[in-house]
Amino acid sequence: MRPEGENGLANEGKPVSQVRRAVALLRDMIISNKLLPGSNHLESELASMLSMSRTPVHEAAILLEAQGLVEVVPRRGVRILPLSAGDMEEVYAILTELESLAAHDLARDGLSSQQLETLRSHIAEMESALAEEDRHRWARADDLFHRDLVAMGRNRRLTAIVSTYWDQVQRARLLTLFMRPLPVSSNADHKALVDAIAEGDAERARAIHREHRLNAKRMMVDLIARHGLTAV
Amino acid sequence: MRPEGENGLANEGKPVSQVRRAVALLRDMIISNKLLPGSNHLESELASMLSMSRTPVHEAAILLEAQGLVEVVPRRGVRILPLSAGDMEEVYAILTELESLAAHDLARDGLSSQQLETLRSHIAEMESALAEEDRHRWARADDLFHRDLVAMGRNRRLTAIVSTYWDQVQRARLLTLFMRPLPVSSNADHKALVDAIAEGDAERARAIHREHRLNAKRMMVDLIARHGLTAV
DNA sequence: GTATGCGTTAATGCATGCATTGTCAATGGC
DNA sequence: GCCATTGACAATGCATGCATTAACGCATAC
Repeated sequence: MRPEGENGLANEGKPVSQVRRAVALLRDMIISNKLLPGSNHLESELASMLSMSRTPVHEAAILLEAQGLVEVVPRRGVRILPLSAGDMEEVYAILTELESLAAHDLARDGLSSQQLETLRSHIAEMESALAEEDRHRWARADDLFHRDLVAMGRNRRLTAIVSTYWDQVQRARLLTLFMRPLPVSSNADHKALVDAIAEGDAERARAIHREHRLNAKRMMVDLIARHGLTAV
Repeated sequence: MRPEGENGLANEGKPVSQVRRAVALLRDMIISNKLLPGSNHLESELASMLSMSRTPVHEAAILLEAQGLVEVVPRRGVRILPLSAGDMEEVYAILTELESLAAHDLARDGLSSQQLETLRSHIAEMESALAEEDRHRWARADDLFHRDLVAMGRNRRLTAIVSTYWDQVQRARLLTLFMRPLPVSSNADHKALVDAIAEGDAERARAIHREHRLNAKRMMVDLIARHGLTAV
C-alpha cells in the first residue's frame, strides 16, 4: 500500500535500516488497528516484538510522534493517538486544500494518456467493486486513486504531506467502511475530475476535488458523531 | 522566533530533552546560515559542538531529515540540503494553499478585537520599518504577521506544517532580503487581508492571501534565477 | 600517466549499560 | 477506613562499545 519510504521525500537510495523497518511496521500496525488507539506500548515490548533493540524503536517512535500518529510518554510507553472528530476535521481540511491543489496542477501541466488510463482504471475498479458491494476492494481502489492522483504531480513535498495525513484517516476510514452508505455518487466525482484534468481545466479540477473532499469530510465527521465515537 | 517545540503539535508538557535541544539548535544554525547549504557535518562533530553524545544528535538528524532540512548520508555526515528554485516553488505552493485556508477560516470563524489588534500592530511595525528602510526589522514583523495569522486558526496541524515549511524558506528570504526592492506594496495586501477577516469575508480573505503569496513566490524564484543562484 | 584493486581507516547503525526519574504499592498516620 | 509519605522498581534518555561497511589512498599493472 505504501512501498516508498516513511516520508516519500528522497528516500529512494537508502538501505532499509532497522529504524525504517520499525517505522513501516509500526505504522502499518497502527493503521490496521492492531495497535488500538489510546493504548500504550512499552518501547522494550515493541522492540522484542520487532526483534530489534530499543534504539531503533525509540527513533521510530520519535518519527511517528512528529507525524502525529503516536505520543511518546516518558515512562508509560508509546501511546497510539486517537483521532477525535475535531482532529478529523483538521486533517480533512488540509487534505482538501492540498489534493485540490494537486488536481489543479495536474490539469494545468497535463497528464500522459498512460497516466489518465491509470486513474481511469482505478475508477473502473471502484465501479466493479461497487457493483459487487465489495467495500474493501472499493476502499483499496479509492486509496490508490487518491494516492496516484497526488503522486502524479511534481510536488514531492505535497505528496509527502498528503501521504502522511492520508495515513492518519485511513484507520477511521477502515473503521467506518461498513457504517456508511455505499459510495455510489463518489465515483461520479472521480470521473468528472479526471475529465477536467484531461481537458486541462485547472480551476474546474480544483473545484470538483474540493467539493468531493468536503463531502467526504462531512460524511466522516457525521458518522463518528452519529455512532457516538468520540475518537477512533 | 519559534518558542514552541519542533513541530508545534502537542509539545507543551514535554521536558527539554537533548534531542529537542539538538533539533532546535541545529535548525537555528541551518536557518541562520551558520551551517551552509550543501555542506556536510559529521554527527560526531555536531555532537561535540553541542556537547552531547552522538545518540541525540543522530535522532535530531533523523527528525530534521523527515522535515526536509537535511539529508543523513551514511558515512558522509549530515548534509544541509540546498533549496533549488524548484524546491522553492514547491514550498511556496504549499504555503500558499495552507495559509490561504487559514485566512479563510479566520474570516469565517472571526477574530477577537485583541487578535485583530495584534495583526494590525505587526502591519504598523512593518510600515515603520519600511519608512526607515530597515529591512531586518521589516522581515521580523512580516515573519510574525504570517506566523501569528496561521497560529490564530484552530487547526494545529496546519500551523505545524506551515511552520515547518516557513522555516525552509526563511534562509532564502534572509539571503535575498537585500536583493529585492523594498516591499512597499506588500503591506497593502496585509491590510486588505485583515480587513477582509474583520468583515468576515472568508472567500475574499482567501483570494487576497493567495494572490499575496503568489507574488511573493514569483519574486523569490525570480531573484534566485536572476542572481544565478541555482540553490540556496 | 591513468586506471584498477586492495587494504586501512573511520563513521555510523545498532546493542547495551547506566543513571535518572516517575510510578506503583505498601505501610503508617490520622 | 482513607490518605499521605516513602521506598523499591522499572522504563526511558543518553552514553558508549562494537561490528559493519563505505571511502580514501596507495601501490601496481597496463
